Amino acid sequence: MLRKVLLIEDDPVLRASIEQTLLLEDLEPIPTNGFTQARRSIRSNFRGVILSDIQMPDRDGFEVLQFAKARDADLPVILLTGHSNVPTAMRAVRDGAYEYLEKPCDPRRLVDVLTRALEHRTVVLENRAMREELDQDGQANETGSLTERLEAHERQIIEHALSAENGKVAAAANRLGVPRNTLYDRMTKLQIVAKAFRKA
Amino acid sequence: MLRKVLLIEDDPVLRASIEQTLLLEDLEPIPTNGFTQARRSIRSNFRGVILSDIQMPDRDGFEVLQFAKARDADLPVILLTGHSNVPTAMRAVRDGAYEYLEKPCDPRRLVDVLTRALEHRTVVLENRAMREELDQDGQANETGSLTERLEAHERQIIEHALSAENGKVAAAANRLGVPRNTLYDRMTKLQIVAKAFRKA
DNA sequence: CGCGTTTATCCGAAATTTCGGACAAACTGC
DNA sequence: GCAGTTTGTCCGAAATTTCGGATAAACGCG
Repeated sequence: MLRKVLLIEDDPVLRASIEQTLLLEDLEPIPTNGFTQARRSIRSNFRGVILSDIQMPDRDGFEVLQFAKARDADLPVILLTGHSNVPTAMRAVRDGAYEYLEKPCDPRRLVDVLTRALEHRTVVLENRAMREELDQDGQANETGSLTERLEAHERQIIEHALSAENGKVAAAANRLGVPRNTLYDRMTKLQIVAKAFRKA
Repeated sequence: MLRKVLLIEDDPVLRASIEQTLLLEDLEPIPTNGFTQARRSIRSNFRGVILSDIQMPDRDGFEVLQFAKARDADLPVILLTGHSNVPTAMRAVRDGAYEYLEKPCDPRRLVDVLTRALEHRTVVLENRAMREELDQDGQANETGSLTERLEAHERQIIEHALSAENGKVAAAANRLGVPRNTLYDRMTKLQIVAKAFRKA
């Protein structure tokens, strides 16, 4: 489960307060004072969620939201506002905010929302990783001649064994249940170099 | 994206009202009048989320919540209550409710919450499906000797080609870019019978 | 039925792969 | 630094695979 919360809040006092709340709940806040400071962390593979104030000196929370959604539509952004305001809340929802909270808000409520957002972010990222893995296998599985496909698969297996054994050919051969010389023969044919699989 | 919402509400008027709200938002409500009626739909592979009233004659919303969480911890349950009540809300959160809403609630708010819950449910189920698929490949991919694994893969490829060509060996051989006789040789060695891949 | 096509097998020669043995070079650890 | 291990390469014989050709049986269809 992910734990990072990119916290964007210009008021140092409130920022420290929220940070404390999150730390107590075993989350990992990344405190920033505004859009500029937070910007570099907002990426499509950010392993966490965003918690941003709306009213801020440089850029407001909606710009954060817009920026984040452009980088990754599935990156949850939770917005905080000082005074409740119905049209503002509506705009937040319309723009894709994950949740909209009024300050001061119940810490339990805040943590609850953040937890759900983190959970969601976790499965979305897992999802992407798995999809990529599946796509790889799937694609490689349909094209080319029989021998080409088998060679590709053989290469995969051998390379996997090699990296699992830190590039030791004899150990990999043992793991794969073939004589060492045979593995060398196959590696020569497939143009695999053992050195490329050493960690150190 | 999933759209089903298992609606549990004993008051017929309110039930119909919520149903209308959901229909207007292109969701698929499944209206029920209580735990008993809803029970059979609550399964670990339910392709939707649950929206339940708390106060009800037979079993209350917390029993629904408990039952649902037992069947599937990742099945979102949204609870509705008539009169706001802090300890009740706390209990809902503690028991793993996805969200806690007070009646009467803003339809937009309701739809917003349901949409997020459905989104979450969607990725969780996708996740499971992919995990299963990966596990299958993964398991078969890690065990046995090199030659065994290659033979297994070769068998997969040949069988796939055969069924794609309705068990015609010559056509399959052509598709796989190998001479017909070679494919027969391989099939003999792998003990594959072409007849088994004819549709008719 | 009769004819063309496809399947399933067998043969055998050429090509490839397997794998034990051998050996110098590189690496390891004490 | 040096003894023991491991690597990377070469050899060569045995085993296996490839693949064209041939053929009988089975199939498909007008």
